[in-house]
Amino acid sequence: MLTRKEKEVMDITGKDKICDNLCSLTEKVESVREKMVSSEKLLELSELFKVLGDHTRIRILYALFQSELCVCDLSEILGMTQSAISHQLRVLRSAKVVKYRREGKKVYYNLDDAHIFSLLDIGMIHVNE
Amino acid sequence: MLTRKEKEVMDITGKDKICDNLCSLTEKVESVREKMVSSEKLLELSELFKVLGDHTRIRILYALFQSELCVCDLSEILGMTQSAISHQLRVLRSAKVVKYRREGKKVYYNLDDAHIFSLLDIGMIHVNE
DNA sequence: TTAACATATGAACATATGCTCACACGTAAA
DNA sequence: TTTACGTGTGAGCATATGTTCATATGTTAA
Repeated sequence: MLTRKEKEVMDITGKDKICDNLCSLTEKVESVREKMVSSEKLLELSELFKVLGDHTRIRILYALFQSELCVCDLSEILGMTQSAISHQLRVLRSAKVVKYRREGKKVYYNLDDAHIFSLLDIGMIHVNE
Repeated sequence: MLTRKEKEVMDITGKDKICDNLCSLTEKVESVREKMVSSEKLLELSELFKVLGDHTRIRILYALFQSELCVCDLSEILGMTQSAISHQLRVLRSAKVVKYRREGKKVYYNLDDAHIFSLLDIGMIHVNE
């Protein structure tokens, strides 16, 4: 895409391309464009990673990786207020990253499925290199 | 962790715990706390996911999944300015998610390693359910 | 060297995000 | 029903983030 200034320059010079390789390699660019997953799907994917991309939420998930826990436990383990934890659990719930069950006054949380485990594992491997 | 108000209440009432289960299940909480990965490692992990957690960057990565591309190609494929793409590529470079090579005036980008492919794959599976 | 091209980057701006505070909601025991 | 407990949530604030604009840097050809 062109900036406003670039467009003005192109209007003046009469050029119709951004950079030289677009002439010879339009096929390559077109090929990639065709094989691109829909922007909506990629938006969903980025939303998933965005949910995982927070220190507090990752710590919550790693704690839940060890054991089912209630909000109060998580508050104690992470050393954060119940409110802060609860707000983040809401984000994790909305993204279907955790599931929960009520037992009396308490609400116990778990990781939602095996994919979450895999993502955490592979991510950790990458980080540890 | 306790809010300021909760602490005041506890000072007045003489309580020393947040919620009842902390008495009987301190072992559980302690066990999870011990097995928690270091907060620094989890911070690194969250930084990685944060980098993946943006629509523009995910689209860049999916384009690079198809083929090695220069900044100009990416600009054309995503329909965004060269500047915006370049700024995001810097983020991806810093996080070691992409690598690059210069060829004349152009700089070609690639995904850094197989882990990135795996993360994108598994994430996509989760999203598609 | 000069000109043109491809890319990188700093500043500024608007928007998004995470935590705190205060309080509402839901449950169970008195 | 009233009370206490555990959890959920809206508003407000400070900080973080993504894009644009203008310009700098690096490379090649004339």
